[in-house]
Amino acid sequence: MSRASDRAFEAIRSMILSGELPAGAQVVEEALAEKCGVSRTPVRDALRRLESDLLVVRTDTQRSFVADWSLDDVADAFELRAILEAEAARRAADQMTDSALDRIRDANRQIADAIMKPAPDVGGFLEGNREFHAVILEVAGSRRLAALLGTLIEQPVVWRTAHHYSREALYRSHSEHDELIAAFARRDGAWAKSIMTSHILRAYHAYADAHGRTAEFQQAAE
Amino acid sequence: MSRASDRAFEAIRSMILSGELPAGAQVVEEALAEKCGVSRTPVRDALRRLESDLLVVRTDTQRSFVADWSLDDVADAFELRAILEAEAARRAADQMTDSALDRIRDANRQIADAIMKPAPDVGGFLEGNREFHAVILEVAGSRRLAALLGTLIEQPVVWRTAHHYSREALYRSHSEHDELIAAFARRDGAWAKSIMTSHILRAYHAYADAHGRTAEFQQAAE
DNA sequence: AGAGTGGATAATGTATACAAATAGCTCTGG
DNA sequence: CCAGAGCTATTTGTATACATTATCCACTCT
Repeated sequence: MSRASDRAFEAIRSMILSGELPAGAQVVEEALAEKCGVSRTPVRDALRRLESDLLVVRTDTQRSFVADWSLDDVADAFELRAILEAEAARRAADQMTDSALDRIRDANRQIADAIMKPAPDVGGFLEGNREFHAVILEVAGSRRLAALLGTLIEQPVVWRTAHHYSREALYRSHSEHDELIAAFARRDGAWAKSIMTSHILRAYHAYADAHGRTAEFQQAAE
Repeated sequence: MSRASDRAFEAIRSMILSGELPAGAQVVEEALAEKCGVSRTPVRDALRRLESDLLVVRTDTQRSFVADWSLDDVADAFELRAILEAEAARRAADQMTDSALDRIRDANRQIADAIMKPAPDVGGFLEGNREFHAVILEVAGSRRLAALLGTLIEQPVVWRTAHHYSREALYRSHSEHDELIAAFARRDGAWAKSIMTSHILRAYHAYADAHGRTAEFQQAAE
């Protein structure tokens, strides 16, 4: 898909992520088309993709709504992500190459740099983090696993999580990456898998601590 | 998506499954549209879905081809399926209800009936098997897990496998289902998970035994 | 007054025409 | 005979108009 379709996808996605399209709101093809400056055709395309990412849900009668992410949903996504990323880490450890290991180290160095700035550079952290996990997935070498994980990561939640991390939490994440690197260097799949599981689940609890009470509070307020 | 789009999806899918569209063949929207008796619009829709199921792959320049399933690919799909179905079984065991348990038992009874006929009723077996796993997934209660598994099951390979099962292999599958039922009846998630893992991996090896040599042979012949 | 029906309204599904991009071929120059 | 440039034909992307389907509201009939 080229220009218009991709633009629509990104635009709608960011509207959802930013909250401009709130959870539960109906998404209407024509309205989005106008807002994105394209016709309905690419918008339909984009909606299908967003739907397969579960950012948008459709009723049995084909109307689309912004998915609402309850805390349970988020927990579910993190749990599944933990399972699949752990599998990716296990496979990656078994097939790790020296050059890939270097790239992983570089990514974690970038993360360290981002953290150590006077004001932590969250954008740099996220980019390094993305690269770190991407290389692992690449070394794992399964299109299918990559496709499955694609629908679980970069969700609204994940996107927002890091912005609420304290410097300490960012640093803990970096340390866990270092442990992963050690496991990869030794080609120890079981170790890598275990660390990755912990890494993702810890990230979930960091999210839950920051957002869980908020979510409960919001529910109670309704 | 309604009639035309679904029809196109099913039609193209079955062309791929049946081999009418061989692995590696280019799929052209207009040709399919004509063959399905619909316009390109619903065909495009269908291709997107098939692509997300990895039955169709696209080049960087947006042309689509029938994915080719090497034995490694198949092994990969089965492995991932084993991981996710095992997770589903674990969750289902923890939340099992008596009525769902009855439905699972019914499904396995249907399987038994299909096997015991003079000539094994493969269609009945497949239907019972589908229902068996569907109820488990339903009880597991995760849209997301269901979505992930949706792209892994009912692949060409899975579809064809049962047709090569001996009566003995069919019976073994049925027995494993009985063990799963026992684990569900005791709400033992760890047990259910373990059985399910074995169940799927055994199915893979049954497939590999039947098709692996063939695939090797075909490669050698080329 | 309440339930059900009918029609108006709004949203999605489909077809078709046209635009853009790509691949494959031919023809030329070395 | 090979390499490369340019053209043609094929294929996909986008826009738009129309068809179909669902929702909502008002109105009627009991």
